[in-house]
Amino acid sequence: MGRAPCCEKVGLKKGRWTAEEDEILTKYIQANGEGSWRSLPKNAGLPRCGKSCRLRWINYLRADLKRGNITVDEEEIIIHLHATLGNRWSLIASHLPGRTDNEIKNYWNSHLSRKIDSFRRPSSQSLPVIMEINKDGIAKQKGGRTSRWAIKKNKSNSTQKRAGSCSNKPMENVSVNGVVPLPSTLMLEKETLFNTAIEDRMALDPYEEDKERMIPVILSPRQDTGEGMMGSSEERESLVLSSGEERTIENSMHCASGKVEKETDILATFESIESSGILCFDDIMDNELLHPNGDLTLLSEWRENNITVTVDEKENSGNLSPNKTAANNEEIESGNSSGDSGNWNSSSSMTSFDNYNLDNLDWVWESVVQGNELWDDKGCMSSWLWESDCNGKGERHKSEDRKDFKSQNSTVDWLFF
DNA sequence: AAGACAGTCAACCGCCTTACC
DNA sequence: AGGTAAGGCGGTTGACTGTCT
Repeated sequence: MGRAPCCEKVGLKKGRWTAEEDEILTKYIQANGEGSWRSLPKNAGLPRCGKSCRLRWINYLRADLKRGNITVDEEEIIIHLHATLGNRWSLIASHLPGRTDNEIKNYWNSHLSRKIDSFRRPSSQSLPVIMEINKDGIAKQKGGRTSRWAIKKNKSNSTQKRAGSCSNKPMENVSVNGVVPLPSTLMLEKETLFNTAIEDRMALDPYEEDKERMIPVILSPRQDTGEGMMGSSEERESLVLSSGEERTIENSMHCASGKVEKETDILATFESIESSGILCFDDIMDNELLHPNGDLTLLSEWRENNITVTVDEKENSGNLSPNKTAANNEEIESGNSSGDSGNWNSSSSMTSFDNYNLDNLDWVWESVVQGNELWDDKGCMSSWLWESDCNGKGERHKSEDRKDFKSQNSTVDWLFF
């Protein structure tokens, strides 16, 4: 038993709006104002559903709509807001005056998600790419059409500059076709992002010593048991590392499911685990932080307490692991790393929550990337975001491998936030 | 030249929330 | 408090159309 339809569907016109309909709707709203969408079609003499009228007005006819292409600045904002808010398009749109949620949603799905996915996936993990290499060694796009904004751009006299944005054309070295779209839902997105991140991390690390430091990380207990974080002795089961070393979970992973899982699935490097605690992926995505003493801290509280996420470039291997800030280094060194309300930080090389005012989303983007320019001087997303196995000239330099690895992981870290 | 392919985006659909009675 | 209407939101669809073979 579903909801009653918003209006009588019989005899109503569907599909594209004509100029005449637009004019009728515009004139009616100008005369009578917005609202009463259900009665509007009847009053205005439009054979349309009220919802359709509302949508047409909001997304297309409103006078305060910003015409023209999404600018580079707007694109940055969208990327960042989406990283924080997910697919809450209306919320994102509210930070972009003149832009509609539909517009942003479409832009994301057709432009940005591909970008994000492209640099999220290492070249070695790319899905089949429907790109062909011509005789000159240049990748050719198999099909597709020029975007409408590109057409509009040519047609219009808009003075709005899209300074060098490459959002509408395939990026160099990036697969355009054959890229899996982002999942629709947040949960799926989380899952895919995480799985991909793990795959990336495993695939990217070229160093055996790093592999040897890998140990399992176990999923949050809240998923299956709903119980609190582990802490009781019976929950502290031991596990055997790849290296043969045995560790108790309490010494390694604090987001355990209460049971030791197979030494598979989720990996983190040992360095991060030897620090005072670990951020569970699930916890991060649920806006909670897991303290080593087993306490969960809501991200909101965490912000309120002015807790800082700082950069640990030295130790950074791209892990989502909390280290202490400099203020708490002494405690770490002295082994007193639990039971306090000290600061947490991510060992991401680029995540600095100092620079995020999550309440009003006042981003300081430059600080987010910290030395890694996200946009190059042409307005294109910089290659470090997606290039992992070559220097951009088709060569691979051993000395740059680790840097590439870090960059990839940094990107993954950024995506998590 | 025609058909296939693939990207874009306007519009629709259904669910959820809020307001009102 | 409960029911209904209206608005809002996010996911999905499909028409349109450029490019390629």
